[in-house]
Amino acid sequence: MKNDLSKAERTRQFIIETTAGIFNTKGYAGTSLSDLTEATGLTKGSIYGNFESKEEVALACFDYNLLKINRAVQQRLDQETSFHKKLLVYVQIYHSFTGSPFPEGGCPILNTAIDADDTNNLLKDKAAKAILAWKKRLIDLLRGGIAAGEFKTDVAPEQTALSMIALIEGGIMIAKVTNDPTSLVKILKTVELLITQIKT
Amino acid sequence: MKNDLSKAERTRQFIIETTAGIFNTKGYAGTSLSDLTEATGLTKGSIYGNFESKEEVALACFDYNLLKINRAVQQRLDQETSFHKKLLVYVQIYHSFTGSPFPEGGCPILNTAIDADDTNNLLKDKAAKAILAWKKRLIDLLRGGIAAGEFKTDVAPEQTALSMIALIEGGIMIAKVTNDPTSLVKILKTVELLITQIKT
DNA sequence: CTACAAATATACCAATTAGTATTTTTATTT
DNA sequence: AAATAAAAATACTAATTGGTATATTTGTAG
Repeated sequence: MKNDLSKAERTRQFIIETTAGIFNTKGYAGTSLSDLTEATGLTKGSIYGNFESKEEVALACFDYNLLKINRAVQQRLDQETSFHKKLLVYVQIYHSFTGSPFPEGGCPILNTAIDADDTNNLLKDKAAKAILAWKKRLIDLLRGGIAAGEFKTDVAPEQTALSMIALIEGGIMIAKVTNDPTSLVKILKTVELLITQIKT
Repeated sequence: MKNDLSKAERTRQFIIETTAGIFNTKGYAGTSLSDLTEATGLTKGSIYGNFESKEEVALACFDYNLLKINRAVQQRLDQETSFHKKLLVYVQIYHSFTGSPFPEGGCPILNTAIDADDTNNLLKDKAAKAILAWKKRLIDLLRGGIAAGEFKTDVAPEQTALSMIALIEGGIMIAKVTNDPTSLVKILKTVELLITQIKT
């Protein structure tokens, strides 16, 4: 049963995996240590043996949630060759925000951004960096597409990238709070429109 | 010093006005009774004499926050005559989400939607109703504009309305978490584009 | 101005919070 | 298998949580 990871590293990972959805659902303030002990079956002693504080668990959980999504996106991006189709990957991935690769509670970037923006600076920073990295990836695809002659030269990459993110995240918020997934589908149609409009 | 409102009604209003920003900033779980007593200078006895529970205060605060925004929007809408310009009012109002008519913490619909969607059903319902009412107002304007010949007949009112809301709320989220108001400005340009594109 | 009611404050409650020091159990190495 | 190191459980803080019963103050009507 030898594993590469030490017992502590495995427990640490186990805690992250089993509580990532709780933080994403209930928020940082709304998640208590007893939520963590209940979900993991571990005691406070064990959790504090592997993490310095509740905050450190929350930060690790965000990283974990984000990584899962980014990996799924990257994998889908690698399958597409044209810049146009690569952009459409985002429409497809976010078509459903429940289930893999999303944790319980929906998009962790959105949840953390709202949950932490006036409360926890470390979490806020992580959410901000995730948004900026996403924006950068989109801008690179847009610039690539322009350079490749796929997209018009008068495209405003930053505005387009930001608008895509806003539509997707706003759409998730609307669909979730109104309990109506078709709202998101309609909003993603607008993202598609945006992408189609810039084609040469 | 006779006032139309009874002492209790005035105190109730005072509590709502002075704590509406706190709930909007820290969220429902993140706001404690001591936050309320500190901010108001009142004691728990006084607060619980005017409200049944912390939840009731939070619900009243949401109503208060929403009403202020809706009143400001309505006032601006009444000043415009064309459907096109009425739609643009939303772009103008949300150009800055800090300061009047917005409470501390930004847009209460967005904050409550994310904060409460897995935690507090009454708050979630209020946020959902706010979104749906907003959507309806936009759809009515779009349909009105189509009927008046201002907008093309092939416009999809629901998709357009939902996309406008998603862009605005997503834009607020991005601008706030990345601490960059220009992001919202760029995203609102896309809202303008959407509105311009449907003109006849 | 007095009496009464309404509003607010005080003093408390049990439960829960994040966190820690210590002991016990479990892995790992020799 | 024994010794040791690492991990986890136990038992405990002190502070804070939302909420309440009771006392006191304040407003108001006669």
